[in-house]
Amino acid sequence: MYRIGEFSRICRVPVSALRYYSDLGLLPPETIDPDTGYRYYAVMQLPRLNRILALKDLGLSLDEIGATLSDELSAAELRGMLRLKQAEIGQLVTEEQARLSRVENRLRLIESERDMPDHEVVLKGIEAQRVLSIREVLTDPREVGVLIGDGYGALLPAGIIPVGPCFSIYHDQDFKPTDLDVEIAFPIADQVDPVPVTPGGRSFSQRVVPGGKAAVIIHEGPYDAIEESYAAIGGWIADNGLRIAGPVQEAYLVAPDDPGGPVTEIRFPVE
Amino acid sequence: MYRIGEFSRICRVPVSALRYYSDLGLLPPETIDPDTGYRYYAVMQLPRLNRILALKDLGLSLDEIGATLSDELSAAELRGMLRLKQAEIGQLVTEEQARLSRVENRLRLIESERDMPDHEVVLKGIEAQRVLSIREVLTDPREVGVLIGDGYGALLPAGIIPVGPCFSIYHDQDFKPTDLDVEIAFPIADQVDPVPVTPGGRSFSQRVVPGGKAAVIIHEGPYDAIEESYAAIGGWIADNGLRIAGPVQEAYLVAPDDPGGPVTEIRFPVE
DNA sequence: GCTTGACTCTCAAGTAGCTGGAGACCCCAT
DNA sequence: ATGGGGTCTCCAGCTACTTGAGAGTCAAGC
Repeated sequence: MYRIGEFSRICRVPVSALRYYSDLGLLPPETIDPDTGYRYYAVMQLPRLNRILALKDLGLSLDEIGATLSDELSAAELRGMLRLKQAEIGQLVTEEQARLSRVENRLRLIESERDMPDHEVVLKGIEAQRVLSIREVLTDPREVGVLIGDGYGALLPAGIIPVGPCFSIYHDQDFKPTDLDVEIAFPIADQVDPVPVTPGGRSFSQRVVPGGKAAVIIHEGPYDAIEESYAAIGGWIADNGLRIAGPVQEAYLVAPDDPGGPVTEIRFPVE
Repeated sequence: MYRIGEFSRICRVPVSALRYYSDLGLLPPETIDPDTGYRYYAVMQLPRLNRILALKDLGLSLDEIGATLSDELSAAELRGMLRLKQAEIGQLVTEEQARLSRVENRLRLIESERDMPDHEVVLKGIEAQRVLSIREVLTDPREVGVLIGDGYGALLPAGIIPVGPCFSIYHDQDFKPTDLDVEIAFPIADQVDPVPVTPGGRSFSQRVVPGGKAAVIIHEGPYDAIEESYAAIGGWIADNGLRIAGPVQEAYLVAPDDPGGPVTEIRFPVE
């Protein structure tokens, strides 16, 4: 019978951890002196402790280990949990590898430019959004503003209030300065029936823009400088080994007639 | 100016997190209504928020991010921190990959044996230990017991009390049933001078057994069944892609004359 | 029997980055 | 005035422990 300190030296587990396991009932000491409260451990508790450590190493929580050890958990359930852990760890590994390459890219950036970039690219999860949208092929990108105005001109009088800033979706596979296939989308909360028609005579279609992961960047200022932000986000996506998984979106967070100038969020769905 | 809920929808960061950042001073709202306490955010705070998210993604803590954003941290310091993170994440990745393969091995084990192994192999960190030891080539492994008795017979009368269970180190490269080069080591707290001589006429040498990582298993019961434990630990080491990095140790946790039989810990230094 | 030093006990708080809930207050539309 | 949804503050909880305070225990030496 060993006191906790000796036992700790034998099993190389900190005293505090042994006390913690004892309190949780995971590894109760062989005896506890009822007068002094001293915990006494026997060498034969090492196999149980090692089982705890091994299961912990496999990624089980102490709760799960407790259930396993007290046979509340069948071998089949354990197997299922391990499968789950396997998937989790696999995902963790790929995520951490991606993070590692982001750190490496950032280090390269710092060393080459010795400065932080103006605006950051970040990866975000985007939920699917129900929208009312107008899709049209435009000869000039500046017509987007007209479309937006036309859209709001139909929705607001009809009592339909978008639940977020409107955004455009550029359906062309590659960038074109003319004849762009663009969709202007207004997020709405619930299905609308019937769909309105704009003052300009355009009709809305109603659909759900799918969610997923997207690389986003905030572009501040006039649209004629937007290519810089596109270059930044495009470089970031390439550097981080991601693949563009859908048409770009531009969300118009602040309108161009605002005194501070427009603010736009560029979103590239990626995977 | 947006209230916290709208801003949360725009930046896709939970309200609770925004409030947390606000409390930490990382991203104070543009204004706070002094009467109601309502937080009001401006779109132009998105770049700062995105910088926070980007740095967080690189593995910096919120404290470090705060220092970076308020320019208490130079670019050089930031670079140093990122280098550190790079190393940390790299190590994390290799560790998680190792853990993943341990989970996979365990799954294979469960599927083949449909049962838990009797005793677990675990990986532990071992500190270096100062020992007094006797090294000898034995014709029969059973002489180990004699050596141990001889060792204690010298130490205890000399007032030297080992600070842990004694253990043997098998210096032979490969297993031999005879002519084993074995060292019996008694852990001690402080340097001893002069080194004693055993009743059997053997002399101790004093040295430090190096620490490091080791795969360990508890073997319970008589020594003639110890090959099973060796097989288990050997298989585990091979399965987990580790390499044996030093001579095996056997720690005698409970002596063979104990009514419950002996308990031995087998330790393979690995890397 | 006393002292000393090492050890042990319990209980509470701290860690990181939030999340969730309770109870109160606010805003806006009817 | 009312109702429903949003917001506020504060507090607890999450994981697996670690650290520390303050008090009690053990064994050896005098």
